[in-house]
Amino acid sequence: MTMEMEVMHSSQQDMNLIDILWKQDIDLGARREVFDYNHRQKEHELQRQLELEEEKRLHLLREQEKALLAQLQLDEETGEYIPCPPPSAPLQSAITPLEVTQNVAFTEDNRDAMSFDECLQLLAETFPVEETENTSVCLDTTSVPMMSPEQPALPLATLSPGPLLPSPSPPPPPPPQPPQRMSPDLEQAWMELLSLPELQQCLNMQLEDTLETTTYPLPNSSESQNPDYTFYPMTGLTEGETNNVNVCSAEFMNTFDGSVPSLAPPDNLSQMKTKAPQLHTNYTAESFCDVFYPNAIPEQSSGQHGLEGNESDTMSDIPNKPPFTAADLYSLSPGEVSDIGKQSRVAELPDSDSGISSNTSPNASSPGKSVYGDGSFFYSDSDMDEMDHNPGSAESDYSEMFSINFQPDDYHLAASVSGPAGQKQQEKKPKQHKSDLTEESGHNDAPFTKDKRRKRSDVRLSRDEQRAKALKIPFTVAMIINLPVDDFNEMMSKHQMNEAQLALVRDIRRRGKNKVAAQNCRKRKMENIVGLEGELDSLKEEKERLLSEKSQNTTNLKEMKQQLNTLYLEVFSMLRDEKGNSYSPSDYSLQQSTNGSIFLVPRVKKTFIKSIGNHLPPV
DNA sequence: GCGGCGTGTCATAAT
DNA sequence: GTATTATGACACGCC
Repeated sequence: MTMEMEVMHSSQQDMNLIDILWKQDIDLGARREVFDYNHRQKEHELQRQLELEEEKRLHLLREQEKALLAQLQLDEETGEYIPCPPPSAPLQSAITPLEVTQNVAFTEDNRDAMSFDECLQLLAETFPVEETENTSVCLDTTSVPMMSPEQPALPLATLSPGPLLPSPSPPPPPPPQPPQRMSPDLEQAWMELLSLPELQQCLNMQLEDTLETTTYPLPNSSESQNPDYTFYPMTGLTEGETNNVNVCSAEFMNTFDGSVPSLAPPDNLSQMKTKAPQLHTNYTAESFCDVFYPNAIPEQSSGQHGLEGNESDTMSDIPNKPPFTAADLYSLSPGEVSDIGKQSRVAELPDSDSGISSNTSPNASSPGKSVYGDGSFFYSDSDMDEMDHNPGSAESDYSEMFSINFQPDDYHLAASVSGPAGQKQQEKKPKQHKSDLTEESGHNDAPFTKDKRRKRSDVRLSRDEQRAKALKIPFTVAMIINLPVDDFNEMMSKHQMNEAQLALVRDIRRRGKNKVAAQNCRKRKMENIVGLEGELDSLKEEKERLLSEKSQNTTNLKEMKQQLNTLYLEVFSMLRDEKGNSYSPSDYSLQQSTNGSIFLVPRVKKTFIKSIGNHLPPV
């Protein structure tokens, strides 16, 4: 009792002090509740209660995912998990569910899904303090249809606990909003989120986990039509490992570009803008994913845990992540929203439930390219090379695919520098994203900016990088290209690589060097052009100068001739013969001999006089 | 739709 | 003979 009294006494003193402080701060906008311990305690209890409920939901979803996984069977040939098909189910049957999913995502769930504001309000009520800030951002992401298969977790558990399985439950897409609503502030918020080093690491890890293969499934194979899982083999995944974060981040990265712009309510932009730095500091990748995909981790842990060795996931895995379909991804890609037909086609060829980024969506001026590239995405490296050697066939598509699936701008920096330096550069990636996306968002009416060209170059470079990652080349592309031949050979000798890897490394080095050579060549060509233009100008100037000099010389020559003629006549007029008569200029002329002597020569007798010239009298 | 421009890539010759 | 470099030509994307 004594202690309680002391506590109460001290609490009373605290409250008095708080009152004083509050009165001092009231003009600063501080509410009285801020200093109210009881109020905060209630909030804390409410928060804990809600957290417990959330955990229960997560547990339930884990169970659902396990049940879903149980319906999958491992394809020993491809190492992929595919849904247990009905005995007579044709290949196309594997595609159909995705289409259904896509349709559902665009129709039915739109009606039942929480609106963005509702979600935001719910989260704001649920997590009144810091979580509210973070989850508000999360809601932004979860409300994005392109987000990830885990997105529907929250609304799935809270709003539509009905038929969850086996039919894939599409995400509860928020009401489609025009891309114009995307603002630079929102992009900045996303950039802040993306600046999380853990996310960058996740992005790298997803690439490092790609399966080492020399051949890819056939492009038309439905099992391999999910290019995303070609590079998400989930090798060595164990439950709870960072690959959960990996997948999460990858999908997050993919959703970032395209999905966000169209969904961010302007109302929340300011909030996101101000909260983003907090996210940056408070959230690790795991917690980040936990918040963004409440049931994502369990799903990835249990659902894809068994996908070890899969070099490409299959359509069958799509139902595992029903809310996240390629159609969803494309649905919000700027400029592609209206092209539902192509989206459907993409859904048939699941581009990637993690790979498509809006970064390339606007860049993918030709969505058909992406669709077309789906096939090439699964070509073996040799096939890729063949395509490379067949310009116009599938090369560009192939590169486009890589650009779609692998944030080339980011990875370019990551791969160009290895080690901690590379990590540092990775941390800078969001800035590049930010600038790019800011520019893109700032030019919604003109989605194509000059950065696109730079992006294309990044895409191309990224292609080799991705191929290197796909074949698990233990070097960075920058190293492969830039190392001196001796160091390069030494490096190669230190690693045992198969033929495909060696060929790829050689090709990468050749292409990289040739690219630099081409750039230098063009640079030299331009310099030559500039130099020649300068030389042309100087030659023109010299020509003008010479013409002027010629004109001046001509004038001078005329003057000299005039003077000479005058002098000639003057001298001639002074000449007299023996009789004192003057010589006529028409009959005589003055000529100078080689020894300087001047002779008077009769014009008519010129030839004759020449013969007797020496006998003529000197003048 | 067409043309210009920038870029990557390939083929080939030169080094 | 091989690797590298230089360059013309082509394809592609973007404007």
